Amino acid sequence: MMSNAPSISPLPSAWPCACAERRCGPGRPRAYDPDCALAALTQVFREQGYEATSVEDLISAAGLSRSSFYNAYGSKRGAMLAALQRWCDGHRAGLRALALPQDPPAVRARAVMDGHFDAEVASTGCFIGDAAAELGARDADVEAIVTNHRDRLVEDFAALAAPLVGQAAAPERARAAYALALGAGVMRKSGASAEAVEGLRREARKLLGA
Amino acid sequence: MMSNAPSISPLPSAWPCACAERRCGPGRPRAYDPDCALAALTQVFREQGYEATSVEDLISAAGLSRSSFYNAYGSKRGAMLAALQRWCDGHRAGLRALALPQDPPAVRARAVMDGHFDAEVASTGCFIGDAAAELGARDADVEAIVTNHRDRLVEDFAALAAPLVGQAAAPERARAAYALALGAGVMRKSGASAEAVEGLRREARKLLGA
DNA sequence: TCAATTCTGGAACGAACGATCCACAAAGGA
DNA sequence: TCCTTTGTGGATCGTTCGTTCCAGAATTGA
Repeated sequence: MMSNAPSISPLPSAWPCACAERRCGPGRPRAYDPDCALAALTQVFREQGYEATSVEDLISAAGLSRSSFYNAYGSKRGAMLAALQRWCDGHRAGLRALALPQDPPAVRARAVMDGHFDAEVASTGCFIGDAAAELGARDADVEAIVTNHRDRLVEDFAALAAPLVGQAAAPERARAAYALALGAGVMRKSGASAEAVEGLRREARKLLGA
Repeated sequence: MMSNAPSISPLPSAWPCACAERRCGPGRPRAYDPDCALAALTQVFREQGYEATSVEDLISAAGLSRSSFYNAYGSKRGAMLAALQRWCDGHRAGLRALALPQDPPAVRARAVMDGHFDAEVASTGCFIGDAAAELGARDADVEAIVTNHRDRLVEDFAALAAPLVGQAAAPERARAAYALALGAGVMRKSGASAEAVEGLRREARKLLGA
């Protein structure tokens, strides 16, 4: 089962971290781990949404100074875009890892759909879905990230569903499963019961033929 | 086909409006139509979301003075709650009018599902869905309105689907159709094509057996 | 005509917002 | 050592936020 948090360094680690850090050129070294900081920013945006989050919230959660924050992201909006992009990449990488080549098609489709569903109905809600609802119509860059992420995921779903529901029906079924999971995330965030969500998961699986 | 706007006084009308206005007690009469004003507030909230909308936006769109606004709604949040409640009532009333008693079950289910879907994928997005995504987890009153609206709609859908998919399967199918339409609204708002949305509509109908 | 009541227009409030700026700290290269 | 470069801490900027307040306008009942 996919964890609620993005699969890339979900927890802040001690700094300096294990990974080899570039130690070239002159200049004072950063006092923070860029990826851990972005993970912290992501969490705040997920919990509060974009507009309701202040820069103060962000820098205190990530342990950054104002200067470091603006030096790294340029603006609050820049931080949001970076967080969104990072989350999309991590989410898709996590799903790819769930599709084991040796498994039969139905098992693979089910594993991936379940993983996606878990992320959508996580306690903090679906980052992409919430961002799309709040900013999708007003920010072209957000829309581009969201659209690209969705299109690629739907393609993956369709490829998994093709051997199960037929090549012709797969794209529409894949899109429907994606929409269903998206709606489930919104419902979960606004009070739907866990049992109701599990029923939605069953229907999403059925749409993919898994 | 259901219009994009709520079915109750979607357009601002001249004031004083045709309806008989209470003319009792002393005091200066209102200079605005309360329902037209609330309709204007609703539109602004739908277009911009809650946090991104300022009180200045609201009063200029509705033609209210600050005093009248705070006198009527108490706060920005109060206006949001009033707008949400009004929209829910109007939406359900509109859907009820689409279910003609003389039509066979499949036609009625299809008409209602189509009407609901139209509202969800309207150009301004789904008011309830966006509110749930933005505020559902942070505002108990918003969550109550959203949850109540959703539960009642799902009940209606289940009643329509029962003769088509069986009494046992109807509730889960109804919930899935609701979630699918909700996701379709988010997708539409963030760049999904009209053809993709029509595919989702077909799948939503199928879930209800219509 | 004159209180009593209700609503309006607009100024003003303190707080919070996103963003900028600058002096200083910490590193490498010469 | 000293210059260059990069990052940090914190004060501060002007703006916008949601909200309050009050003098005056508009109405009813006496």
